Amino acid sequence: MVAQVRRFNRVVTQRVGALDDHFLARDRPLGEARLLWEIADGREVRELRSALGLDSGYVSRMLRSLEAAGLVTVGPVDTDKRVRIARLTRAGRAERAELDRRSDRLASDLLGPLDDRQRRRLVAAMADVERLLTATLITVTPADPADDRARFCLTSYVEELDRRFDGGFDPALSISADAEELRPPAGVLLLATVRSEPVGCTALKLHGPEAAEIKRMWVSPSARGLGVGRRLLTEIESYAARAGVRLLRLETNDTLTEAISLYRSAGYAEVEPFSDDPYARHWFEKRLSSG
Amino acid sequence: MVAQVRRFNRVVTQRVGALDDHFLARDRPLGEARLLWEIADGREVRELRSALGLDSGYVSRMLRSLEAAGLVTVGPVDTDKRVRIARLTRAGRAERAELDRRSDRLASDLLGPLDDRQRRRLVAAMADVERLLTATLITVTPADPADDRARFCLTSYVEELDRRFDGGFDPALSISADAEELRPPAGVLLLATVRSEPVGCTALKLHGPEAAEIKRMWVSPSARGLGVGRRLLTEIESYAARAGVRLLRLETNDTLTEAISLYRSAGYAEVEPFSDDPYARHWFEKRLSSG
DNA sequence: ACGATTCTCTGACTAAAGTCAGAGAATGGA
DNA sequence: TCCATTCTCTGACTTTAGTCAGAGAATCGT
Repeated sequence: MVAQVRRFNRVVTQRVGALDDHFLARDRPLGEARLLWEIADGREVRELRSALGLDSGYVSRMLRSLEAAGLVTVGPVDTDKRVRIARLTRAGRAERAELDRRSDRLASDLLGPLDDRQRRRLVAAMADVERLLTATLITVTPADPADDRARFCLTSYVEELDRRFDGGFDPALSISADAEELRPPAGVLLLATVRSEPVGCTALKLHGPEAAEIKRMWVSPSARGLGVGRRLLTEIESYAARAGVRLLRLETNDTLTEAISLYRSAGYAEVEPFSDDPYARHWFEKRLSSG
Repeated sequence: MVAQVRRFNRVVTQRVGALDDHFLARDRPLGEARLLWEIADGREVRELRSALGLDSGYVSRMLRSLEAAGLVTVGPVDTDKRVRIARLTRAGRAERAELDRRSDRLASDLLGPLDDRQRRRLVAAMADVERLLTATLITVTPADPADDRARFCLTSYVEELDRRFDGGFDPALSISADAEELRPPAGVLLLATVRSEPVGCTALKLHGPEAAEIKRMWVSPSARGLGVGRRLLTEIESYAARAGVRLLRLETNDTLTEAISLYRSAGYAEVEPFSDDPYARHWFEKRLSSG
C-alpha cells in the first residue's frame, strides 16, 4: 500500500504539480500569481496572509509589486482603519481570468490523450482520491457552543431540519439543547473541521452520572460521504465512556435516513419512546462497555 | 470533468506535493536532496542533468556541495574521460535510506486517519489515477529498427514468445521481419514510449502496393492495461491507410490471448491460413477504407 | 484615558535556485 | 592530423522566496 501511495505521489507531482505551477505563473513570480488568484473579489490583507501562510512583510511587498503592475489596488476598510483590503483592478480581473483559462486548458490537456472510457474512469478515480484525501484532513475537537464555527454548525442544523421536516422545525418546541447544556460539565459539543472550516458537529447532554443523550448531529452537505458522521459518533462515544456514561440515548426523525442508518450500523438499537419530543419518531439506545 | 480535474489538482498538490518536498529536504536545499536521490547507485553527471532538467553549471555546483558534505564522490568514467560519474559514499547511502524511510512514513501518515475500507479504496483509486495519468504520457513515433530502444522492444518480443510458446520461439524459423523489411520504403516500425522509456512496438511489412502485414506487436509487461496495444494498432493502421494499403493481415498464436482479443475488438476477422509460419495458429484480416 | 494589542508597512538581510559565458580536457569524424 | 563537438567545471550574475526587527497608526479592554 505504501509503495502504491509513493508511486502515486511521484507520478502525480510530476504530471500535475510541476506543470501547474510554472505554466500558470506567466513570467510573473509564482508567489504573486498565487496572491492574485487568492484576492479574487477582494480579500483583507490579513486573510491573504493566513490563507497563503506567508510573512506579513512578504505579502505587503508582493502587493506593492502587483499595484505597480496595475493589477491590484489596496485600500482601507471602513470599519477598522488598521485593516486594508486588496481588490483587483479591471486589468487584474482580466489577468485572473487568463489564469483561470490556463488552468482549464491544463486540465483538459490532461484528459486529451485518453479515449472516452478512460477519461470517465480517470475522473471518477480522481474524485475518489480527492474525497478520501479530504477525509484524512478531518479534525474533531471539543468546542464551546458560543464559538463562531460551532454556531455556524448549530444554526445550519436547525435550518436543515426546518427544510426537511414537513411542518418545519422550531427548536423551542423540541427538547432543549442550549449552550449551557452543551458545555462542560453539563455536556460537550464536538466540532469537525477540514482545513479549519466547520463541516459538522454533534453534542452530548449528560443526564445523571451514567446516562447521556446525543443531540445536534449534523454534517455539512459539502462533506457528506467522507465519514464525518461516523467519526463524530465514535469520538463522542469515547468521550462519553471516559466520562463514565454507561447508556447513550438519542431520538431522531424518519426523514433523517442517513443518520438512522449510521446509528443502526454503529450498534444503536431502536427502543420504545422515552420522550415526547414532537419531532421524534425513532428512539435509540446503546450501552457502552465500561472504560 | 475539467472542474473535477482542477479540484483534484488543488487537493493533491496541497496534501501531497507541498509536504513531499519540504519534509524530505531535511535542512539540505531541496535541489540537493533531489540530486542525492537521483544518484542512487551511481549516475553519470550528464544523465543527472537531463533527468532533472537542470543547467550544467548548477548541477556541477550542487555536486561539489554534496562532495563537501561527504555524501558523494564524483569520478571519471573509464571509457570516456570527459564523462564523470557520481556515486554515493557510505554516508550518502545512509542519507538516501533516511529519505526513503521518510517517504514511507509520509505515505503511511497519509493513510493513517482512514479506516480499513477507506484505505483500500484510496489506494485503489490512486492506482487508477496513476495508470491513467501514465497512459496520457504514451507517445508513438516511427523509429529505425536499429535504434537502441527499438532493439530493446524487438529483443523483448522474441524473448517473450520464447518463454510463452510451448517449444520456445526461434525467429529464424518464423517468417522474417528483419531490420531492412521494417524500414521505409519496405515497411515501418512504430515505437511507443513513456517518458522516453520504450514500452512497446509494432511493425508493418508492405506486400505489394495494397497489402501489408502487421508484425512484432509487443507491449512491455510494465505498461499493460494502459491501452498501449490499441494505440499502436490504431497508429499503424492510419500509417498503412496513408500509404495506400487496403488490406491488413496478421498471424498470431493461441497463447497470445490479449493480442487476439485486441485484434478481434479492433475489427479484424479470422480467416483461412494464408501462410505456413510454424508458430501461427490464427490468421486475421482487416480491410481499410480508402484514405 | 492609557497601555496592550492588532495590523500593515519598510528596511535590511539571507538562502536557494537558476542563468549565461566561456575555459579546458577529451573524443570523434573526415 | 586537426577541426568540431562533447562534457564538466568555474566565475559572475540575477531573480525568487523568505525572515526578522521595528515603526507608526488604529483599536480594544479595563
